[in-house]
Amino acid sequence: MVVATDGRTTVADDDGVRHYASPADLHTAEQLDSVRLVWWSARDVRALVEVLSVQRCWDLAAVNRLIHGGARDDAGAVWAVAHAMTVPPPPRESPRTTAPDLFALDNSCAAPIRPWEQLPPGAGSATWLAEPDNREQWARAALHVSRLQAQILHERSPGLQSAYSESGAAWLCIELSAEGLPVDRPVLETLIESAAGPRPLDEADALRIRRQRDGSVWRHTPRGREVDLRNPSAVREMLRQSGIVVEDTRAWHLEPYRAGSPLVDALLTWRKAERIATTYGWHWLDRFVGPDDRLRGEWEASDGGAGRMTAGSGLHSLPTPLRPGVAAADGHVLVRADLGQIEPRVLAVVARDRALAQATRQDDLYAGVAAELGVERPTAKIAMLAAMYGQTSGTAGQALARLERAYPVAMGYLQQAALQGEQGEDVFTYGGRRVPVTANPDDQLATMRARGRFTRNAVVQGAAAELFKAWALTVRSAVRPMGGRVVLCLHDELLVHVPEAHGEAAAAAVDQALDDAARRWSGGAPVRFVSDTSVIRRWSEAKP
DNA sequence: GATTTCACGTA
DNA sequence: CGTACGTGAAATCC
Repeated sequence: MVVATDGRTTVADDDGVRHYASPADLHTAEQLDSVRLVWWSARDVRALVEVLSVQRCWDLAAVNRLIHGGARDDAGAVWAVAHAMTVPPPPRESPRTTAPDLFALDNSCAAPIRPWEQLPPGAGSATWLAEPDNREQWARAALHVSRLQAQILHERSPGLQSAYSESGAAWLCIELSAEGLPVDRPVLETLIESAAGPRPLDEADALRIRRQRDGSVWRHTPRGREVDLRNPSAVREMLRQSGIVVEDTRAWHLEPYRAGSPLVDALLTWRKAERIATTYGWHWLDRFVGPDDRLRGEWEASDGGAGRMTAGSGLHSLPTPLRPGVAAADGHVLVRADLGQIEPRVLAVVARDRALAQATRQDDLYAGVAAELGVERPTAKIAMLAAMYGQTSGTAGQALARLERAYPVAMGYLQQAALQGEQGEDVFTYGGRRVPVTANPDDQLATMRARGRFTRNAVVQGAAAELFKAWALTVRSAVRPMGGRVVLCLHDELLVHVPEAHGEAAAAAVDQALDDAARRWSGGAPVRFVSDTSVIRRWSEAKP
C-alpha cells in the first residue's frame, strides 16, 4: 500500500513502512509496473502524470460510474454503491485545500480495513487525510471497495474487462489534459482573424469590430435597422417584416430561404463568423492554448449518458475551418485514424447478428447492406441510422421494413432496448455499463417514446465508446516506446503525436491495436472493424 | 447570481 | 417529432 499526501510519500505494505521525499523517489524505489494501482479517482493523483507511466490501474470513481450509471462518483456514492446501500445526497462542492495524492497497490496489503458501517464524516477530505492514521485507512478502504466492485462486476458480463478499460480511460484523460493538443499558433491566429477580425486592442476596439461584423447583416435589414442579431425573437421579428415567417430562427429552418434572400444569407454567414468569434476566438486562444502551443482542456472518461468521453475547451467541437491550425510540432507527425461505420459494426457484435456480421466483412458496410436489402446505398445508410437512432419520420420507412427482415436479430436487440427505455427500465451496454433512465408514472407517451429513442441509441453508442476506449488504450501502450502520445480522442477518431521517424510504425501500430482491441472486446466475434489511418502534418489534411 | 432557452459546433 | 455532448449570449427566475 502506498500513501502519498502533501508532498510526503509514505509506503506501507506487509514489509513495513517507508518514507520518500517525493513521488519521483517513490517511483524509482518501488516496483509499480507489476501491480494494478488503485485510487479513488484519477483526479486525486494527477500529479503522478509527471513521474509515472501507469500500466494498469483501478479507478473507483470510473468503475462506480460503470456499475451504477450516471455521473455520481464522489466517495460517498462510491462507498454506498459498493456496499449496496442507498446513495446519499450529493455533497456540497467543498473545494479541497490540497489535492490528496493517495493510492493503494492491489497485491501487497491484504489486511482488512477498520469496519466502517458508513463513511466517516469528512472522509477523504484534505483535512481528514492530514491525520496519518486516516491516510492509511483511506488507502485500505480503496482496496476494500475495489474488491467489492469486482464482486459486483463478476456477476455481469463480461467480467472485469470494462472496469480495466474504464479505469485506463480515466487515467488517459489525465494524460490528455496534461499533454494537450499541438497547434500551429500563427495558422490558428490567421484563421481566427479571417472569421472574427483582428485581435482587438481594447474594449472599444472589440466593440467596433463587433459592430462591423453586425453591419454585414444590417446592410440587408428593412430600412437598415440595427437589429440585435443575438436576440432570437428580435431576429424572428426582423425576418417577419421581410416576409419570412418561421417557428424559430435555427439555421436548418432558414436554409431554404437562403437562395432567395440576401438578408437570410447574410444572417447565416454572420452566425458562422459569430460562432468562431465568441466561442473559438481570441479569448478562447488566450484561455486554452498555452505558451508551449498546446490546446488543453478537461477530459471526462464517461459522460452521464451512454459513457462516451467528453472534453472541454472546445476540443470536441472544433469547427472544421480551424482544423488546419492543429498541427504536429517540429520533428513530429500526427497519425490520424478514424473508425469506419463503427456503430453498425458494434451493433453486429452486441446483438450477435450473424447476417450483419457478414456485412461487416466489407470495407464499405453500407454497400453490403444495400445489396442485401435491394436498395440504393444512401437509402440503406439512412435506414440503418434510423434504426439505431429511433427515427420514425422521413423516407426510411420502406427500407426499415426490409431491414427488419434482413437483420431480425440486430433489429430485435434495438427494439428490446427501446422497449425497456419506454417502460422506464435501465438498460445495460454490452460492456456492462448501467444506463439509468428517469421515469414518472404520469409520463406522457411522447416522453416515453423519447426515452425509448435514448436507450435504443445508448446501447449502440455506449458499446461503441467501450470499443473505442479499448482501442485508444491499446494504441497508447503501443506507441509509447516510440515516444508517441495520444493527443485527441473524438468518439471514433484518434490523433497520435509521434516523432516523424516513427510515423509509419505508429500508423501500423494503430491498425494492429484495432485488431487486437476488437478481438478482445468482442470475444472473437466474426465482426470486422476498419480504420482509415494516415500520417499527416495537419489535422485538416485529406485522407489518402 | 443562478438557471433556462436558443443556437450551433462536433461525433 | 433521430442520439449524445460543450459553449456562449440573452432571457428568465429567484
